[in-house]
Amino acid sequence: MSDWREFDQNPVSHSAAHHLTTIQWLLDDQGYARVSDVARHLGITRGSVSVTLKGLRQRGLVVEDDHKHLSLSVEGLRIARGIRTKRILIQALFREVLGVPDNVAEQDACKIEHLISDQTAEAAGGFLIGLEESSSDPQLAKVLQSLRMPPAAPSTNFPGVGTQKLALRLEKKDSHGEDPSS
Amino acid sequence: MSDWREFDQNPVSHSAAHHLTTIQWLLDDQGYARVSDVARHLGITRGSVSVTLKGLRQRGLVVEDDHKHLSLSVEGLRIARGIRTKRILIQALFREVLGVPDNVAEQDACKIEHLISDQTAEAAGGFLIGLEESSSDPQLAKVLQSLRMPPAAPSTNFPGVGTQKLALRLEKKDSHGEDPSS
DNA sequence: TCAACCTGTTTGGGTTACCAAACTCGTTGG
DNA sequence: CCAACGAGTTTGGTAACCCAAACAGGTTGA
Repeated sequence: MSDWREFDQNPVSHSAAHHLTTIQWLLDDQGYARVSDVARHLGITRGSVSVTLKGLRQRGLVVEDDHKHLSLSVEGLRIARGIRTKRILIQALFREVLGVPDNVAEQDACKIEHLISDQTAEAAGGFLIGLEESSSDPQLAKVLQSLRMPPAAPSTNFPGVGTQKLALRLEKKDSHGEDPSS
Repeated sequence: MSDWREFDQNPVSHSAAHHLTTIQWLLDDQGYARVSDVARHLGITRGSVSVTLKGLRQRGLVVEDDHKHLSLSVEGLRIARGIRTKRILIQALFREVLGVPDNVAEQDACKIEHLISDQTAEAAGGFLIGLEESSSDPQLAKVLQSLRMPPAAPSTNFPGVGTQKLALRLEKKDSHGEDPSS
């Protein structure tokens, strides 16, 4: 089993992920990105952004031109695009497949975007592509619809009875007394 | 859009989540749980566990009996079970539905177990239950199989061409110039 | 011109969560 | 009997984060 502390040994932290994706978003949106813009966008102080970006500059992920305008290095852009793509895929997976309301899917995706492995994200992408390709199949649509969360059940307590039973079944199947410390 | 810092404003932190689930696991496994057991299990020092558990005791999540044996309060147990259930459900979702290898699914599930909303976890549970119930349907099985990640493609770069294209499509559909700061 | 304003940086503080190391305490084997 | 050991705690250090506040520079409008 894997070390549970892999949690915070990711390429970039949650904070760094948002700094990077924000810079890119600002560039796309308004053509430039400065410390103040990033701070406003993230809802934190300029001082915090200044310090964080100093680190990201030293790590070669963020570049600052002679006019204090920020942009991403090739590596920074690669990371930002990866995280952004993961967020979009996870959000779509939760929304399209599980039937979770979009705003909830978005919140969840935002929290986990930088933690999901490439492999799982790619698998989610593949699944969604397949879904899209066979969206014309009424049989599939019907089946999937029946699996999705009923839109009128957002407030049920977690875990519901059926869900809890399923989890217990899965746990037994899966665990032969091993260590869940992962 | 939601505040991106909801990240660390969860009922319990990643660390606390693991302390709680570890205590319960030790109780189930060996009938008791002490600070040293938790420390060994998590791979951190006794001092760290001692300090963390002091906080969890003050928050009323962990109880210590007169023999320094740890257990969870009702609330602590509720939280621990919730997190454990979420991990199992997410792991199963990634494994059964997306076709991700079990160890990868486990790692990912471990990282995000304490971040996923109740609603999404419940939806995952509902989806898996539906899947289980219709597992006898050969048509469904075939369709799902076709959507799953090919087992022989674990090492492709992320994001793959198709995945990236999908993400771009999703992004456009979804965003009408809004703010991805979630 | 120069005060007001915006920008970016630095500094001191607070939180969480880890470590190493020193310390206490109870049990236990020679 | 007591040295040695394991268990638990405390303490000082580190590293990310965040904040507020003070500062330094550049623009700009009156």
